[in-house]
Amino acid sequence: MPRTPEENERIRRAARDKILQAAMELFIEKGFHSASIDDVAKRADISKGLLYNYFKGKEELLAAMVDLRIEELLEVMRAAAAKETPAEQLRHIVEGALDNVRERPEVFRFYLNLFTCPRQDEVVARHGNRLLGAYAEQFEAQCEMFEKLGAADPRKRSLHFSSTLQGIMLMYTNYSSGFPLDDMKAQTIEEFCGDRNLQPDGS
Amino acid sequence: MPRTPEENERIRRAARDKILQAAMELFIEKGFHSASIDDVAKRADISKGLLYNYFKGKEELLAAMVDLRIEELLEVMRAAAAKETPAEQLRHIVEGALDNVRERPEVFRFYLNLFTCPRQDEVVARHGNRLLGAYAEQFEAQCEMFEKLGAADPRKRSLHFSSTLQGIMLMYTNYSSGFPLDDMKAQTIEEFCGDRNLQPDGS
DNA sequence: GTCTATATTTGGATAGAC
DNA sequence: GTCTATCCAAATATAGAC
Repeated sequence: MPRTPEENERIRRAARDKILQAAMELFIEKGFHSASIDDVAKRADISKGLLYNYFKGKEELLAAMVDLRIEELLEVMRAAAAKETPAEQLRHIVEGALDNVRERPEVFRFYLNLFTCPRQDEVVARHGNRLLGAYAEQFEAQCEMFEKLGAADPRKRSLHFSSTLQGIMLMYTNYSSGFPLDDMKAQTIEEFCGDRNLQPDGS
Repeated sequence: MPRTPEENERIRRAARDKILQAAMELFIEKGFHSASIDDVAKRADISKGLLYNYFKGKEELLAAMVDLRIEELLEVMRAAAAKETPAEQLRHIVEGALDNVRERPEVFRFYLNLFTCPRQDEVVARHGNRLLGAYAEQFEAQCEMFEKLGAADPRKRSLHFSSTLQGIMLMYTNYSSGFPLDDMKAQTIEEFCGDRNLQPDGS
């Protein structure tokens, strides 16, 4: 007896997920360029030919991966926005970012690598830019939080905040062993999620 | 009449430099993986075959490029060390780093990309790590500066300092248009090159 | 839907003439 | 020292059988 359309759809989804999962692992482990379609197929335990039945090619795998990441980012922002006060919202962002990098530094590393890519590496750059767009949106929301907090120049304050956060994540991924991540987190919260925003230079 | 050995040596150097120059440009423009040996030869205006007469392969080109960068780093540190007071030394580091990223953001971007590479991308990772080693040395010197400045926990302070600097450079390379680099520079100097080091949390 | 086999392309590297 | 021609390996992608 033939499978129902629903059953077929379910199988297709499962296969697609398995492939995407394998691709994500390998891209993170070996990098986008160094991981081959063959690697992905092997890890997903299917043939190379079948992979092309689900994804047009390597780029579409990357695209799907970035889509998921953007969704994750939006989710963090939604959760932050749900908090009552701007101070709590910012705190949520700090913790979301730093907890994430602690748990999966390679993931952060991968995406950082993605948008430090030369723009001429068109395939990669395209999706790095999509991700950057998501960050830009996040940034706007963040500015509003600083405004509500009463910062003198919310935009600048927000940039300072993001720089600090990015710097910490970057340093942590390189020096993970001796890096006092908790200390840094506490300092950052102390610096940006309190009433120091009211005094332009913090003195 | 035959060329003298000296003359030969001069020609060889010039050719080598031309090739290396071409390679650096292309690696920065297109990325290490995306730039081909053929591209490099074309840009240097020589044949592919000749290139192999000067460099064993693509990796050796990258190695030479990283060597130059490490030399640059050391030079900045030497210049900083030559200053009289630790405050001036740290200030020199901030200005060296931020002026450099302002002038050639693509270069910073390239090296950042280099050591955000997955370690399994062995060729690239190898040289990213060499560069990281140079940073580590720089970091030690920096710690001493904070110690002389009287910081309570020089090592932590130095990490905080580096995070901030790296974060600013990272943000600038992505948002160069609207990023207030001068403001950030001033704030960083204010924060780390003055007597605020004496008050652990700056309050 | 899935596999195997193969076509195609690209790019790193070498050989040998000049 | 320099070039052209060529080899070889890897990787993307497709064709066609089951």
